[in-house]
Amino acid sequence: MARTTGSHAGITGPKIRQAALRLFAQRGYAAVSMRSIAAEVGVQAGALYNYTPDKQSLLVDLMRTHLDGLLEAAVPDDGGPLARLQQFVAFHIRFHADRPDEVFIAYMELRNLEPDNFAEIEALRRRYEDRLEQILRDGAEAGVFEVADSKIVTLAIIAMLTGVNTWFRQGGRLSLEEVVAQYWDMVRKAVGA
Amino acid sequence: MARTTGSHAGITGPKIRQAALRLFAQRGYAAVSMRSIAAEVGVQAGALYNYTPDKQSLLVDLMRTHLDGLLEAAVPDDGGPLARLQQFVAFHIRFHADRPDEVFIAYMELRNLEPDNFAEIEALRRRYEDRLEQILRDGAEAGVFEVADSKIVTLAIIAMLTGVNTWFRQGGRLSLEEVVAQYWDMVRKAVGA
DNA sequence: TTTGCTTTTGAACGGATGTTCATTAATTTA
DNA sequence: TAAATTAATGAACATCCGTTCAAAAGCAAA
Repeated sequence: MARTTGSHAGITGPKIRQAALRLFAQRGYAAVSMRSIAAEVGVQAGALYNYTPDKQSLLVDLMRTHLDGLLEAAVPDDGGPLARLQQFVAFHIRFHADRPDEVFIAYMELRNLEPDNFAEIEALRRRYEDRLEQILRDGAEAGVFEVADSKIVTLAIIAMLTGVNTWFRQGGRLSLEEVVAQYWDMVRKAVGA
Repeated sequence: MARTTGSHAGITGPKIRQAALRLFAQRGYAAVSMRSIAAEVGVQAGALYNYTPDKQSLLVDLMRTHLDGLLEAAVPDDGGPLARLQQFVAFHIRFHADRPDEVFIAYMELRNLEPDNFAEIEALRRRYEDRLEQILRDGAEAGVFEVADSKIVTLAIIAMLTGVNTWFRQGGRLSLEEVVAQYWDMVRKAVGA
């Protein structure tokens, strides 16, 4: 038999990306075989190649989609530096908490990218970091923040915020909004505002 | 030929752990073959099994050694909460900056551990986190720190400090001691001291 | 120099890997 | 209903995987 009843092309593509996302995040890119992705979708391994040229492209697509979404989900960049920083912190925590698998992959699987792909993905991440750094610089210039080195503070804040994903679980001791409030408190103090 | 001139048992064991450390950190546990480790050491794959029962043990040993070293490299736990916090921050950054490969493995390869090994390694990490949390609690009790939730602040600080390893390079724009000073400034402010 | 121990080789094991492709079946178009 | 298109199968490919083990070679003690 080839091709089972009720199968549709428009469905298989997304299902493959979804399965790859889950498995890459859970076991790591190198530990996931094309056959295991296919099994999750309910299809033979060969069928995957109707939707992706190879395994690496599957990984790059997932990362690019995530980072594109991150950059597009624009925070309204208005108000004073303090308001903009608060919006950034809340947005970052909420956006990342909603997409733990994507975040995990985008951070952990960089070393599995071929050089060209790595450069592309890194550039996207850099654009995101630059937004926070701009807020910090504006705030320092306006005398609202005390930040000696905006690059360091940018990386420190992002590491801190992204770290939420390593422990936060919906339905745990704290609601997401409580977490947002606590982290905003720490960030606000850390930049001396 | 079997056994090449000038080879010593006392040397091969450490060389294997060193090669595994470098390769696991660079390519990830799942992407590293026993043959590639052996090649790095200059030996055939079979010889590795004189020094480790299997690949997984090699990974667990590296993690355990790292975390044991972290817990043993005791920071003098005296002085007031503020002094102890400062010591913790400086120690964490310096210790981790000196061992980027070990740190990378200990954080990134947890999912490749079998359940028993995972529990063991997690317990060690937890003991380290508890030390910071104790400092924060003591400081809050003494009225020196403003920390609403010591668990969250602990995780936030550790994520922030460990994040240094993702970008810091010796000989870069900033010396390690400048980095320590900047992070201490942020942490001190964040806990409201 | 011979004996015995330690260390390494190199081949072999069964199985898994990413990818290709002719074949076949389901669906869509005419 | 017939023809054309799309989507999936399943076998095959060369290669790599972790691990085992008898045989060989280096070394130390007698």
